Amino acid sequence: MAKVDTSLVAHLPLFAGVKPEDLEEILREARSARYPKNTAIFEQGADAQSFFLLLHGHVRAAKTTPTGEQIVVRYVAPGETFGLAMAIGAAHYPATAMAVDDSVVLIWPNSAWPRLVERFPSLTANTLQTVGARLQESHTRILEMSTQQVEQRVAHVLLRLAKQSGKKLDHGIEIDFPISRQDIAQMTGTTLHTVSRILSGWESQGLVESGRQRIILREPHKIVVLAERTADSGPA
Amino acid sequence: MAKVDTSLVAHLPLFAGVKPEDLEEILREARSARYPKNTAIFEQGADAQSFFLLLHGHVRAAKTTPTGEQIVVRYVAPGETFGLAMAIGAAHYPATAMAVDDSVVLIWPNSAWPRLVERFPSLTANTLQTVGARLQESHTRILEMSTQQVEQRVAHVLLRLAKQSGKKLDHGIEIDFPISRQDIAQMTGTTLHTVSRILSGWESQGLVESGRQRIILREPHKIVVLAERTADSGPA
DNA sequence: CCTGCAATTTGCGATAGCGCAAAACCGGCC
DNA sequence: GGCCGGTTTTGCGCTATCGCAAATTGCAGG
Repeated sequence: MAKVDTSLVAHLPLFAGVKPEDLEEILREARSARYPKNTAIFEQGADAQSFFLLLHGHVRAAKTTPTGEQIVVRYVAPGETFGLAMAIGAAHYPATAMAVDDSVVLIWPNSAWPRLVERFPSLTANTLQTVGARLQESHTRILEMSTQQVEQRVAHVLLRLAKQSGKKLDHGIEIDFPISRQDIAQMTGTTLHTVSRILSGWESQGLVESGRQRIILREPHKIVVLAERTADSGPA
Repeated sequence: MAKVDTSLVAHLPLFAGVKPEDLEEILREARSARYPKNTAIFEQGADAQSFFLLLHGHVRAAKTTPTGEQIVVRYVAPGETFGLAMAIGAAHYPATAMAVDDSVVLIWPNSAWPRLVERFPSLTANTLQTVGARLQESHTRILEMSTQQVEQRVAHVLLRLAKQSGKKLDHGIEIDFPISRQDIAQMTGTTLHTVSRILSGWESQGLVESGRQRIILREPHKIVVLAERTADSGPA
């Protein structure tokens, strides 16, 4: 197993308040693994046996209904944890995690969690903070779905993705992993058709440039305006 | 200040793993307060100075947009905590908490939290579990908003409220606190008009009986069927 | 008992967005 | 270099749901 340099992860929120020498002990309990693009890391409903920290790449967490519809819960960026079923007291993974790019993750067996939190209580506290932050994001998303129209929601999602995983270009910001119209639809509660129409419209106005699983925000500022525009406050 | 009997709260999830003699110490740091119906406990955006445990009554947590629209984040039932901004690392309350019935709460100053969690690590762990559970509920709600029509969503919400705070009647289940059509609309992402139409329809079929801020599920089982019905699987 | 207000009901257009279908497109793989 | 499959685009009718307006109801307080 490849050894992970503590300096690469020491600054992560998860390890805030953990002494460097202790960090090594924590990492010793983990193994690392590589998941090629488009492979599943775990499936919704499966026994939760491990929890994960993403080192490189991008992971999509998605939830499926009994009838097969999906929503994207979130995209995991490097440095973030996922699959924390154990910590929050769930026996099964509530979503499916899929690498959308070649990805490298650290994997701890759930059995290590009780021992780790006993020795390093700040792990629980840090996890509580990140789960709390995710809860707030969820509430924001619900608020948006309840009060905004599709175009605004798409604008918000793209801006959020750009902030989280945007690559700065000479002129604009590119979302740094493959993402389809369908994915965006599943993040905004609409259909890929509607997303496609919206992006086409924006493209013809020069706001974005996009192609197959690829989106560049060319005029982020104008998209912010769109995102904040109220339903009725449109142009003359 | 009234003294709170430890036996009343010892069984709550928050205190799982806390020894009865320690519980007394925890409770000593809290004060209790009574909020009459329709009074605010804290306001969205205010400095988070305390966290709360509901003893009696019911509390509505709601989030407001800059433009004034609201959504109901959740209804707090007795025994549940709320206003945990501090624990999840927020400086301000992300929502407004309002007593919808005469309510009694325990209040801890945020300043007590660090000391308490240090002495009783299971408090953090327990809180992480409940926050995690709420996160999952949020995701379920997002999934429903994305994939179901309004009628199904209303059905799900009523069933959830009935399970959480339902009073069993001879024939049916009554939701045990005042709740308006508007409130239900704000939980399902629709308008009070649409909720009213749906409930009227159900009432004429004998599924529910309802009035001013009052709802009784007369045929819970049939409502379950409605909740699970797919958009296209309607009657002939 | 009466009055006033908030909650609820209901009717009636208007429409955002869906759903279906078909075509065009793009990239990777052989 | 050409083929194949997944992705994207776009047209078109449809409808669930909204938004507005007006009538109605029921509770609470005086």
